[in-house]
Amino acid sequence: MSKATIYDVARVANVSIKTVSRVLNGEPKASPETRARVMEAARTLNYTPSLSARALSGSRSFLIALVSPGGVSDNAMLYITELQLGAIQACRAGGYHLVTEYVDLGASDFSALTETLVSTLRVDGVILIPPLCDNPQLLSLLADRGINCVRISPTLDANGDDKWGWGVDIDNYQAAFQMTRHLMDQGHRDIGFIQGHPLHAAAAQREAGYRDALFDGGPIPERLIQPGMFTFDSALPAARALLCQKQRPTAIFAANDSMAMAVLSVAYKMGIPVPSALSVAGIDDLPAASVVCPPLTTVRQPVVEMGAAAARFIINRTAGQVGNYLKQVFDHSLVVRESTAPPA
Amino acid sequence: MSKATIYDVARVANVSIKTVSRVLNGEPKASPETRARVMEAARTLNYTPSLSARALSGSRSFLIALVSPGGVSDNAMLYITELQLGAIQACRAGGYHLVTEYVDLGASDFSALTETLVSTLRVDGVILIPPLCDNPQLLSLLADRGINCVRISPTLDANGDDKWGWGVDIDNYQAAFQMTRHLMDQGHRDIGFIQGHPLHAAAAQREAGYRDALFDGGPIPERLIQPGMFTFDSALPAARALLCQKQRPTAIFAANDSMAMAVLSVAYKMGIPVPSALSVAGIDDLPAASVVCPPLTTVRQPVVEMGAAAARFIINRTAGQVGNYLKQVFDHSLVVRESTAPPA
DNA sequence: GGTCGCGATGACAGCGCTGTCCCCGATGCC
DNA sequence: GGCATCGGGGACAGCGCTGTCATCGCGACC
Repeated sequence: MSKATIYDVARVANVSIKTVSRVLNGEPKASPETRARVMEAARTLNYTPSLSARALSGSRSFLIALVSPGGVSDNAMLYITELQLGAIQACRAGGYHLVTEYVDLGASDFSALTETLVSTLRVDGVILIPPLCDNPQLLSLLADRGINCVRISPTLDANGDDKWGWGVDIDNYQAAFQMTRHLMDQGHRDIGFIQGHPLHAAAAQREAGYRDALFDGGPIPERLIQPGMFTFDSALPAARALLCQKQRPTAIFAANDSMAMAVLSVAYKMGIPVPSALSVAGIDDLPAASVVCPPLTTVRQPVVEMGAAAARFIINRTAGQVGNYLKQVFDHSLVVRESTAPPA
Repeated sequence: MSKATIYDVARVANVSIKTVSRVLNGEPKASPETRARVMEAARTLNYTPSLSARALSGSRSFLIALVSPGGVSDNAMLYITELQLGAIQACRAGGYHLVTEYVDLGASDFSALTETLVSTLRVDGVILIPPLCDNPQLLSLLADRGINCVRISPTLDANGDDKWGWGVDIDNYQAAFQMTRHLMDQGHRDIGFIQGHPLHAAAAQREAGYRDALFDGGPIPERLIQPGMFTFDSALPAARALLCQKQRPTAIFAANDSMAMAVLSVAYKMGIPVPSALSVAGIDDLPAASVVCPPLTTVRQPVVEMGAAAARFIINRTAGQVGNYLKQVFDHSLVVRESTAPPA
């Protein structure tokens, strides 16, 4: 049992190795009895097919690559872990395996990465995490080699198409809209907003949701809107700008949790109590969101499920299902914690 | 250039494929000129060897598995991301690749995992993250199959040996000792302690460091020491117990950051200002540690470097270097932030 | 001068699977 | 009855490498 091969299974089941292969791959041509015999033999022998052999002779490698951006030391990127968890689960269910690679955004050695993915690993697909999933250079290299790409929270082109692959996301517009309305329902009218990274599609969508909820298309007091980059540090000045105004907003909605935490931090330093004098909200539901003081009201994304869907897409696609190129939108949910309350 | 094989390289360099193989693997027998010719050919062809083929015919798979515990939704486990980053870097440098797997601790399907690792993937080594790295069942399954294991922050046996593989860690005793002394240097004498998970070796070592620093082996007021499990939630009651005492400690040192954040949270709810009325310290320097209010004084572990060392160990070992079985201890550093200050 | 030793290289046989092609017997249909 | 069809299953050739062993010069050594 140290290392059973397909030959062993074939011998025990008294069939040819090709038949074993067929049964194990769920190919049609095999009678139920033969199938049962083979399965039984495989089970008693504790047989597990060799990935390398399968990859070498077949057209699938049973490998999916998860490519994360390197050099991103921000807290926010930690949702990679959850994404990965979901992807691993889906891989396991499909007999696949997840290999993680990463690229330094600075040293854009994309062609080496691509070569590795295509020639060395021969992966069946790639899951791209922002901001990698919006890098046209990488995307086109991958597309040239005919690799299935799944983009997490991707930027789509003008008409909403995703010509680079398939994507998973939440409805960022709705998420922001609902959060803003939540704040308004509590009685807030003076709601500040901290923007996300200008190149990230989600940032614009979230801002649009905020604007539409609060102003319903009407004119906007721009003093309420401050720039940010999705990182904690980038939101510090924005929070200060908002909180030092003579007419201070009663609530601040940051385009993500990292920045909302920055608001919390600035308010703390300025001696502004949250939520009694200031409500704070974010989006993402980072692990840290429930742990800061006070716990952050935010929007949860089903990140694990999104990771799983990404992997499943690749698996199904490689197995023959030729899904169309589009995007799957997942449900989000408002998580109301203690950082928001009606204004005094 | 869509997919150059070793045959192409051999043809261009005008040598046999075996020679190409030798050069690319850095084997000794090849003249400098031949070597140069082959390298040149490989470069112009953009050749990358096929992992599957190498694994199938050779004895190495160039794959390292990182096995994380599933079902661990705690914040603290996020340092997996950093560990992984380091491991990936080391893998890349050595031509290896990292595949991530995970196990549910509940459904201990360790034999299936092992079978996958050994037969399907044929990995050259496995990196185990706590608490997996202390699971004797998994450890012995892996050992039976002769797999190289590297354990992160492992529990060693009585005489300090690691019979299950190699390990990387920091000096937990010293880390806790130094942190306690830091608090004492600030004038604290009444320092509470929240223990870590009783089955985790690091927990005991940290407690010992604390005890020795504070009491120097003398008798200990047990009211100062409260149980915890390394998780945020587990530390909530401990923090309350500590802070509700009539003679409240002026500082609380939690055995890790997640629990220190719980202390912060309880203090916040009780209206105890940190650090003016209470100093709080932890260990780990989680990404969130610098972002909570106030930023947490803690001990940083070189996690990325530890992950890299783990991967390197496996790579070197597979390449023939037969290092002994022991543990590599990394330097930690005190990170003093705003959660600690002299008592009022 | 013969031959041993050694560095440099090639021939060749797989590794454990999958893809392709082929065979065999049982039906179905005219 | 003759022939196309179809389900079930085997033979065989690789996939792209590495291990093993053989080969070939060419100085060294007796």
